[in-house]
Amino acid sequence: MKVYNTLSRKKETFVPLEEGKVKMYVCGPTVYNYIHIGNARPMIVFDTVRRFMEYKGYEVNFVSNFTDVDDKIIKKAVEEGVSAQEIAERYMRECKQDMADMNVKPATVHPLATEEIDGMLEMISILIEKGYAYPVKDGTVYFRTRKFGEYGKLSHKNLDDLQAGHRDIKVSGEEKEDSLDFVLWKPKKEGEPYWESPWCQGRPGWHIECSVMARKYLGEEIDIHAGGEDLIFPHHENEIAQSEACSGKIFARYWLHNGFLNIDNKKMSKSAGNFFTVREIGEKYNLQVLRFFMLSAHYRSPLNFSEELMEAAKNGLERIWNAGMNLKHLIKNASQQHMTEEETRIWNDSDKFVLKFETVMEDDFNTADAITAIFELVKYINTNVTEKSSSEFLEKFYSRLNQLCDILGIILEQTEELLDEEIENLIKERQAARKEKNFARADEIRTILSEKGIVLEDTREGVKWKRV
RNA sequence: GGCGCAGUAGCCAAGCGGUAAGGCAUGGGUCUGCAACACCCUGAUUCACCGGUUCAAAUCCGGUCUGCGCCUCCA
Repeated sequence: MKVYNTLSRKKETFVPLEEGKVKMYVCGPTVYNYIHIGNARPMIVFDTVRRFMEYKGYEVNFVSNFTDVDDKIIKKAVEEGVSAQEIAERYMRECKQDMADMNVKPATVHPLATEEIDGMLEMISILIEKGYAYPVKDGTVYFRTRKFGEYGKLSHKNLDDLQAGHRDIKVSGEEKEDSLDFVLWKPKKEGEPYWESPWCQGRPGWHIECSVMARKYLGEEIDIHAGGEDLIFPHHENEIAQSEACSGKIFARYWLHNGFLNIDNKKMSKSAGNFFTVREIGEKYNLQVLRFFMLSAHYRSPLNFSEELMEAAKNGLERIWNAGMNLKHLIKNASQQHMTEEETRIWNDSDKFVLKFETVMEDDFNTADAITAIFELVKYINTNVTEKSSSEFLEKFYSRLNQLCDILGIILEQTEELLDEEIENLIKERQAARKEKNFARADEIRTILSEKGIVLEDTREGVKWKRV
């Protein structure tokens, strides 16, 4: 398996630290509002990476945090006149709901920054002992960036260039030894949540959280660390500095970063205000469509979001769903049980689609090509399956399609919602009307059902219906 | 200014040295009472532009243009 590593800027063969196991950390959101669809991209993309690795037989320990203490959370709490904790808990709950709706699996562990303060205090103390950090008069603790010789290895930045860039920026906290030093611990302001520490009552800086949580739940050395590309600098660079200064070991072997989701070809962000929340999109579309849309491009490419693109994604997804529904329908009515020789030949021939799927996914998770393999399987199924097919043949194809979709987190299995008795009766009445060639009434009923979100399809094998 | 990424049919998007996948949309057909679904046919002599390397380039090298990102909280 090959993965593109931001550290080397090359695709590398993936070799886990421990055979058969993957230790993976993905930076999670700061919970001060509903997540937007930009936040959703790493969730969907790295959930897919995880699913594929599990499919390949790896045991994946997947850790993703929630940052539940932060300036923005506090600001929101002040605005609403409630506690920061209440804000964080609320949006964490909503975020988990959105993740479930996008079929993103819960992480093995979802640590919260506020529950890991002890570990942060410990790591900061070690860094101070080792000379990598220092407290100043007001109790702020800074990381001594220049002391960590490899600083810049992830973002490929030159310290002196960074320094030059900083000159124009008026930095507060002037007690820093060097403008590149970043905060590990900062003093509380009036009314803010705080924790006791040897330096002052205060709270942790953002970067230390992830270093501590990754170490606690995965160990000092992990396989994969992932997140949005904007986290490369300074967040991930700082994590590396903290973790490696502390442990003396390589923190993460592979660094994966997803490209941005844009709107009108511009970066979407909460601070810029040009964003859609996952919740908003969910009101208009099944979030499976969002997931499918995001996987239709390579994860490292920028992806532009628009209504037309969502419509196209919806149409494409429906093609896959239709193939699944058709198989289900045929299975119900199949008369033959076992595969014929010809069917066996056709079945064996379809191995090539699975092979293609695996091959492209093993090459840095090319989900766009993986979707192509699924489309090819769909066409193959549609052209080789008939009402005469055996149930064994149909079921094998169904489970094969289902398996590939599942790796991408696409749900093929439609939940069989029971029709209201009223609707069932309408379908029966329409069938009777059609028999009598009373098409006006038949169409009228179809319209009524359509308004209730039920779409009918008349096939040779009977009436199929689906909710839209 | 420093560091990067990208420019492939109407749209989306793979391919990254061996002669342009796939999807959406469009048009024509088969099926159907009509629809819908599905299937068949319909698409780039060409991959932003200009040079170069090579038997061979969308793919490598150099340059130009255009768009975008990071360098500051941000997925």
